[in-house]
Amino acid sequence: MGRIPCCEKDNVKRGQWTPEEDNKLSAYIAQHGTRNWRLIPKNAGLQRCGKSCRLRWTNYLRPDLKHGEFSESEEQTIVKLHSVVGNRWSLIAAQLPGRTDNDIKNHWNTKLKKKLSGMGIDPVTHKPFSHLMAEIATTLAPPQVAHLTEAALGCFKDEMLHLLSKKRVDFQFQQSGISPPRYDSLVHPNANHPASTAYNNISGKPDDRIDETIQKIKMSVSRAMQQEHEKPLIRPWPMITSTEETSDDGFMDGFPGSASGFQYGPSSYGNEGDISSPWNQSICTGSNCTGGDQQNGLHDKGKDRDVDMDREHTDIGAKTIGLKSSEFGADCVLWDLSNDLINPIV
DNA sequence: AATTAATACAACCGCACATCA
DNA sequence: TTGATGTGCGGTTGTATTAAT
Repeated sequence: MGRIPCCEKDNVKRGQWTPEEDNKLSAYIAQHGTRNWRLIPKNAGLQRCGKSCRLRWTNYLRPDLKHGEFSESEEQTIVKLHSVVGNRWSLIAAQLPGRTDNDIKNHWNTKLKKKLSGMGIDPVTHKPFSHLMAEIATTLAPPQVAHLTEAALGCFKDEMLHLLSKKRVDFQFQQSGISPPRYDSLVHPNANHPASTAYNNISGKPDDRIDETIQKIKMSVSRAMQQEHEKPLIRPWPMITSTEETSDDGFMDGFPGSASGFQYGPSSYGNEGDISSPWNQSICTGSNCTGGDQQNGLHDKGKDRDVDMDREHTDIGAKTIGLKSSEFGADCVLWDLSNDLINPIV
């Protein structure tokens, strides 16, 4: 059985709305309001599905909508709320007057997700990629870890390739003090062969370097796992920071986003200090969020800032994302990233 | 200048829930 | 209580525009 369709699909127009259609719909709604969307297209003289009319009105024609660029404060609001409620766009939209859920969803998918990834932060969990890797390494049994790590590294490799294609990055040259090659020569080592890219070149320097870095990551993860297994299983959920300067107020000053007004740090997100369950921190939605301020929909961003500042690891010339906790017994450097790699894509 | 790839935005789809007779 | 209908919502797809080659 199932419900009857909202309209005769064959007799309705689809696709982009014309200005004439917009005018008809706006004029009709101005006069009669928005009751009974099924009747509106018929009465307004539109060959459209009622649902399509409703969407056009709510997402575009409504007079109280903003249509311009998102401001930085709006972006911050979106990211903060997303870290709390996840993909519940209507909830987020409710906090941003003049913006629709569709607007916000599109903006998130096209801009903000990439912005966060470019900062080395997982847009789903709002945690540094390093943190997720540490969780994988310390939560599961080795066979599971191996598979998950492989999968995660595959994703991370894609991210690195993406970043490499956007920016000049050179791991080896950085260390040896030789200036890195230009981006275009990196991507197109042989100018006579435009199809030749970092992804398929045979001399393959960039590709090799990526693989080498991937290998380093694998080694570090397995080292972390090994150290973890030598000790009784305690779940430390160590705080991982970007090395540079977690400042007194808890923000990671080193995160480039803070300079651009796009602040992203432990204190601005979730309960970073709540170490009881990493998944409560990671996937913090309205339904499973355990944050103290869940009732009003937001966490207390100010508390739990006094994380162990000792859990830092500094490396020369590159930003080191690592962890140092008494439970691990040693510094576990998960990986080294050049500063470029965790900078936002400009 | 032509072609291709990437991006941004609008619109659609299907499911779930709310409302009402 | 139940079924029909309306609406809200999130995910996905389509398309126009822009950038890169």
